[in-house]
Amino acid sequence: MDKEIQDRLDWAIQTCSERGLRRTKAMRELLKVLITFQKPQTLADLCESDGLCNQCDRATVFRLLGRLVGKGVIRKLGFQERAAYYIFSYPGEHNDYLVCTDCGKIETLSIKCPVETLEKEVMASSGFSGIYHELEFFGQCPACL
Amino acid sequence: MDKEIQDRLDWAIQTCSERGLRRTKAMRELLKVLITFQKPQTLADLCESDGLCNQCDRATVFRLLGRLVGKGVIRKLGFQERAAYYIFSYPGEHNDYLVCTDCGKIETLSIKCPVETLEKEVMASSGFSGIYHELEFFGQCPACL
DNA sequence: GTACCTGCAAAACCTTTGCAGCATC
DNA sequence: GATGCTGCAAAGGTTTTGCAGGTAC
Repeated sequence: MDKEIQDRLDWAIQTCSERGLRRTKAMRELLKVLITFQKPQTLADLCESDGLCNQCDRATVFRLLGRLVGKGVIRKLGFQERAAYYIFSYPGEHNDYLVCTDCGKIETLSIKCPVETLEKEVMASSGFSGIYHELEFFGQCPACL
Repeated sequence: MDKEIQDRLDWAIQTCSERGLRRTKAMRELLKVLITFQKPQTLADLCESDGLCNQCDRATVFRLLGRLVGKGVIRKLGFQERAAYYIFSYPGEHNDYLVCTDCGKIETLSIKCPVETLEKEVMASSGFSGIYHELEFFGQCPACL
């Protein structure tokens, strides 16, 4: 195994252990898969990966993911609710959002978004077309502290 | 009704009509709700709002949302798959992503993210704590053009 | 030995589709 | 009048939970 991956795996397992989780087979396998694929993965992706395929139950992986998020070793991307979010889109208008990771409340930010120039660079270098971006800030709102 | 909201509603309905959609009651009500709440809304939020409550079937709103997204009048936020995405989180490391809106493929970007300073400002002005951010670029990948 | 974790199974949710009837153009 | 929309109902997927047994500490 790649040395960097091994180092990260060691760190992750050590951290989880220190924070009260048990060193189980499922934990080692799941972390290894997550560290190896440096891309966002769905529960289904993870369960069907070579590392976990037929090794761990989906419910186990699901609960383990929740625990790992709680210990700060992995991160769950996007809005908290598993529902799709829609917003009115007026030409030339762009908004960024501030979302509470506890209660899910969403605020619209009125800031000057510094990503516009970056957007052009990404479009040029990636070959993607029709590019737009989304920027969200997450944290605990005052009411949830 | 607020003049700005009325203007936007007129623009949206006009645009939808020009692009081939029919002016239905559901369309007017849904757009009005979306324009009034300037925040991301879930299908459930929309169906339960005062404007739509018991007025339109959930399936109707769902299909209408899809049509409006197709006409560019509203936007669906986040990853395309309705599943949760997880990623390994190494201290001090941050990644941004480039996502294809057609096939859903996700690439990890290695760019200098210009949002760090903004993050501090948002933290200071909002009262939120433990703030982090996510930045995603969306577009059509070369294979989907 | 105790407390936590895992598997299997089932429930809970949200999204998505089929179909017949109705409204818009 | 033709085509697109709507409602009702049911299907598809993903996420969540209950419980009994197994495992890490």
